Amino acid sequence: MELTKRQNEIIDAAVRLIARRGIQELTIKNLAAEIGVTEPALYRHFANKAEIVRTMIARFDEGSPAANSRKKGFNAIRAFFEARVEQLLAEPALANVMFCEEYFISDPEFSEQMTAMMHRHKAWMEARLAEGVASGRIRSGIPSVTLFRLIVGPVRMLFKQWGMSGMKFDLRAESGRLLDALELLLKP
Amino acid sequence: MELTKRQNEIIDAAVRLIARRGIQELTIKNLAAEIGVTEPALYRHFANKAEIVRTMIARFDEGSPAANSRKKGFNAIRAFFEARVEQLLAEPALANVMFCEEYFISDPEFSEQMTAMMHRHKAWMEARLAEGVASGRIRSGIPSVTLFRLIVGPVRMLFKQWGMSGMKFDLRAESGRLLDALELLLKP
DNA sequence: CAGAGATTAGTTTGCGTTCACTAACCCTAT
DNA sequence: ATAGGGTTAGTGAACGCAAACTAATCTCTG
Repeated sequence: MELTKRQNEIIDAAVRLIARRGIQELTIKNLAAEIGVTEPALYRHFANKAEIVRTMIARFDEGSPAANSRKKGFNAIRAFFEARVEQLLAEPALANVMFCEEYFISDPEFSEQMTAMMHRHKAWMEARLAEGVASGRIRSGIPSVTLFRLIVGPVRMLFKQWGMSGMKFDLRAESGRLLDALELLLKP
Repeated sequence: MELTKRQNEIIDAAVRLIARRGIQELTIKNLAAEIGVTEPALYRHFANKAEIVRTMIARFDEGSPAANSRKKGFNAIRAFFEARVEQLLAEPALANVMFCEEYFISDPEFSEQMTAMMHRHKAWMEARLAEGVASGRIRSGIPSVTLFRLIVGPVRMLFKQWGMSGMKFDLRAESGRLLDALELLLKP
C-alpha cells in the first residue's frame, strides 16, 4: 500500500478522531478541521469517505505483527500478541479503533474487508494451536474452536478495556499476566 | 420500569431493526415503518430517540438473569451464563444488540448507563470467583481481574460470533463446551 | 365530547459531495 | 532568464439528501 505524505496525515487524523470522540464523530468536516484544511481538500487525496475508512482498516491490518516467525505453538501465539501490545503502546489511539469493529462489520461497505482480516487471523491461530497440541505443550481434548475463543476472547477484552479506560493501566504487565495464566491453564 | 403496550412494541421493533440492519439503520423513520405507523406517532410514546435507546438498554439489563441464586462459585457463574443463553435463544435479535455496545459506550448520552451496568456485572462475578477460590474449586494464584477476563472474554466472544453468524450454530451446545472447558481449566 | 393516538406537511440541521476558481509550484522551449 | 502550459493542493459556496423533530389537524373510542 503506497500512500502519500498527506494521505498518511489524513489517516492519522482519522485514527486520532475516532480515539478521542468515537466513530460517529469521524465526519469529513471534523477530519478536515483536525488537519486544518477545508473539507473539499480531502477529496484531492481520497475519492470519498469510504476510501478513507478502507485505507485506515488496511493500514491497521498491515501494521499487524509478522506471522512468519520461527516460533511454534503457544510461543508463536504469545509472540503475536506481544507484538500487538507493542503496536498499541506505540499508537494507543488504535485501541479505540478496535471498538468500531462491529460498526465496520455491520456496514456492508466494509464487512468483507473486516471478515477477511479476521478469518486470516483465525486460520493462522488455529494452525499454531494444532502445533501446540501435537507437541504436547497444549492439552488435548478441547475443540479447536473452543480453544480459539478461550485465548482470543480474553486478549481482545483486555485490549478493549485498556482503550476504554483511557490507557490508564499497564498494558504490558497486564497482558503478560494474562498470557502467563493462559499458558499455565492450557498446559496438559 | 412500567411500559405501555405500544412502548414495548416500539422497543421490540428497535431490537429487531438493529438485529437485521445494524445500529445505523435504527432511525425514527425505519422504526415507524417497522410498526406500520408514521414518524411523529412515535413521539406520542417517547420524548425523543435517546429515550427509546435508553429504554431499550434498560430493558435488556432488566431481562438479565437473576443473580440472586442459591449457587456459589463457578456454579453460579455457569448458571448465570446458561440463563443468558436461554435469553438469547428466546430472543435472538438481542445478540446483535450486543454488537452496539461500543457505540453506546462511546456516546456520552448512554455511556454512564452502560458502564454502570457493566460494573455491576463485574462486581457480582468477582464475588463468585472469590467464593470459588475460597472453597478450593477454582485454582488460586491468578489475579481476580485476569480470572474475570479469562471467563467473560470467551463467553462474550461466543455470543458475538453467534449473532454475526446469523445464529447458524448451536449456541447451547457450544456454550456448554466452553463452560466445560473453563471449569476444567480452572480446577486446581 | 374530550382526549389519546395517529396523520400530513412541514422545519432545521448536518452530512457527504461537487463546483468553479486560484495561488504556488514545476517543467520546458525560446 | 523567462514566458507559457500543466499540475498540485487548496478555497468558498452551494447542492441533494436524510436525519430528528414539530405544529396543526384529523379520527376514533370511552
